[in-house]
Amino acid sequence: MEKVNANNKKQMKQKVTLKQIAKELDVSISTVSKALKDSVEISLDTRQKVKAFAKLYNYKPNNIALSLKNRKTKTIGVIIPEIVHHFFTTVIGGVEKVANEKGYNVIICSSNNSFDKEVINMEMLASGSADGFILSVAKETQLKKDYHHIEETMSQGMPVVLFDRIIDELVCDKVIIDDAKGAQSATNHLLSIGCKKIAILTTVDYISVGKLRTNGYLRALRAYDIPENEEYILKIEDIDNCEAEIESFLKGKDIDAVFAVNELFAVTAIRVLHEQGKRVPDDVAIIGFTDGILSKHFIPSLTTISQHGEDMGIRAAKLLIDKLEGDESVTEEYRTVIIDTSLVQRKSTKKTKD
Amino acid sequence: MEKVNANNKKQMKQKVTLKQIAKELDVSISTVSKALKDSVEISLDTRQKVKAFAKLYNYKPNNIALSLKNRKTKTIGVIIPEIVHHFFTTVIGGVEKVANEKGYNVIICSSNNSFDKEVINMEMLASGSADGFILSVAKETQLKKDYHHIEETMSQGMPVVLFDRIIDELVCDKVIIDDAKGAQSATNHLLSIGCKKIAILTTVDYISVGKLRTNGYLRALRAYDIPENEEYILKIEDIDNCEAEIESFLKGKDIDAVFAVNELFAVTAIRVLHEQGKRVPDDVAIIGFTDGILSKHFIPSLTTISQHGEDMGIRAAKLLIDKLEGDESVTEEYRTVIIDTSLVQRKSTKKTKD
DNA sequence: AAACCTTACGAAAACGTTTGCGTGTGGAAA
DNA sequence: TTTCCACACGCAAACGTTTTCGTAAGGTTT
Repeated sequence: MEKVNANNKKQMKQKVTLKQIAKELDVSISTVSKALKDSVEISLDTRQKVKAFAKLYNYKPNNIALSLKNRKTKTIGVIIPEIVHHFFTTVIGGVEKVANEKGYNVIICSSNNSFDKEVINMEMLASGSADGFILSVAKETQLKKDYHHIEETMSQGMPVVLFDRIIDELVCDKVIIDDAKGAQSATNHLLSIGCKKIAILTTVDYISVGKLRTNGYLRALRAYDIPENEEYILKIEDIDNCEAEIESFLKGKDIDAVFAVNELFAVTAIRVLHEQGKRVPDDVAIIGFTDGILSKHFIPSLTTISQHGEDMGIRAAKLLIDKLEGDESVTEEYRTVIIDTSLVQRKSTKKTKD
Repeated sequence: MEKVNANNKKQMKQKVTLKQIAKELDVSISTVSKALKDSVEISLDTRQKVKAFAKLYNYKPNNIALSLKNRKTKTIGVIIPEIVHHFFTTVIGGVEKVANEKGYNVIICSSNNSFDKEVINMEMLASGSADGFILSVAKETQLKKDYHHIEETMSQGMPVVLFDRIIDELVCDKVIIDDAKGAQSATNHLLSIGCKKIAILTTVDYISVGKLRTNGYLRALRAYDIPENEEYILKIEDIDNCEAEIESFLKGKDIDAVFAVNELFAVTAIRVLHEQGKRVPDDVAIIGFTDGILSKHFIPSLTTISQHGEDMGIRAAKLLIDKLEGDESVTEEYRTVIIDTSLVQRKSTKKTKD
């Protein structure tokens, strides 16, 4: 459905440049530039005239020209696997916060989990649009193990900060959570409230965070002398269609708790359990990972491991800006910041009172 | 927690420019430029040499220089009120899709619902970083009714496309849904399954979409000859703390349905109703607005009005790019695209069989 | 009157491109 | 031998800044 409006000829007030001001005031471009910067080289009289004129015509220096001249853009490129994703957007929120404070602009691109798009975005931003990168790599990139675009960018002197889905082999700043430790404490929580038969819903192994969380789960079990049981482990292949996998996995299985490595698996498990006539948390306790919208608002609300996405973004941005503005000493060392996770207790793991 | 890695001196392979290639090959800059473009002016021999060299050194033209020269950036600026928001990110997804197809870059900024930040972001992007804007205005801007930054941008010849939270007074392209109509069909659906005492959970009036949806609700009631009842209308002030408001509103109220103007209100209503001992959908039917994560995964899953965010983004991007690349005729007319909403039936309004 | 110093400004280069036009070289035609 | 024309390339301007350096005008010292 469309409506079309006729248009009254708008009078364009094209952007005014130094050159135009100079011509108008019959002085040179350099005089205008200096006057606007309050240089003592220029007489007070001229300064005032120029500034008044500039204000009147709403002069704003052209960023592109400045970028070209200064050889820096004051822009941070952020590339994430998915834009429609609560965790990543909270990270972006953190990045923006710091960036804006420090006078940086933020360009966000989504790789859509595609290796090719990640490369394209990176090259595009690297060729003049951004001074440095904050990046969480695409699934495909993790699978393919091809990091030439990232290495190339770094070798051109542009700092890169990896977060969440990082790449161990790459020598650069990183911001992560201790996924294994978070998973371990999630599992510990289930053990501590008396659960013994704990299933895990995780991802296939090439997703680094999935694998790490699985490891944490196993570690917790070992510490409790509970033998690893393949039957309690489901590695979900197709996230978009996880319900079917979870359903057949859970069918008739004798468990008293589920640890899900993300929100979606957690709530899907609850739904499936409901349909199978089990109650959460009374029959089966559920714990998730990532403290997003679903966890907060679901019924029952989800006990979960918070990754503190905003903090991650803040730390990542700080690391990057330090690199961008720092001297040699800062430029030459690489940090890995590990953000502490925390257990957020809600109703999906209500303590059983027996 | 931090780890510091010592760093083996990286050998920087600084970005190579036309000038460097020219010097290396002992030809002029223009020859290099033309050779790379396969100009017939240049001998085949030279062309091949230049291209080989450029490839070897991974030459990529500098975007900034190109932008300066061409006076366009091939970049779309998107400004949204919140980045951590499912609907807005789906819109961005749509924008990116079209933009990438057409060779445009996308810069996303969040105004955080602040008027000042909206102005700053806009001015920053307008001074050279973007060719045009896709914008959903901040709450504060709607309250303040100060649109000078948008008008100014437009008068400088940069096209602006408004979406979702638009401003009627502004003459520019717009992409919206018919909020009132969507709300009306939501209400109609409730009426059609036999509900008679329908409450609405909406926002305060200065939020344009909230007001429009309230109007739609009222229109639907009128069509059924149901008198407007103030007692059934709750205008929520503090979204972050809506639970308390909803709780006291719903307490002891005799209703058989709730229409919530967003997901959060809807699921909060369900939670409150649960606590008050009522069942959804058996005692009270619920319908929401915006088809997001919560609606899809909640138990019961939510019947809702889908706004088709991705489509909105696609249309907005197309409108903008048409303006950017179009000739006069296209530049001089403004369209308002109305995206059709649709009713997504799920379990929160299961048909009562009586 | 010559030498000097301020003051106030302009010229030009630089950032990395693209492109219209000018030009030197060589060979072919006259 | 002269004239002409392709051919292959370089020059320079332009985009909008910033900044270094040069310099004219005018006044102040000797």
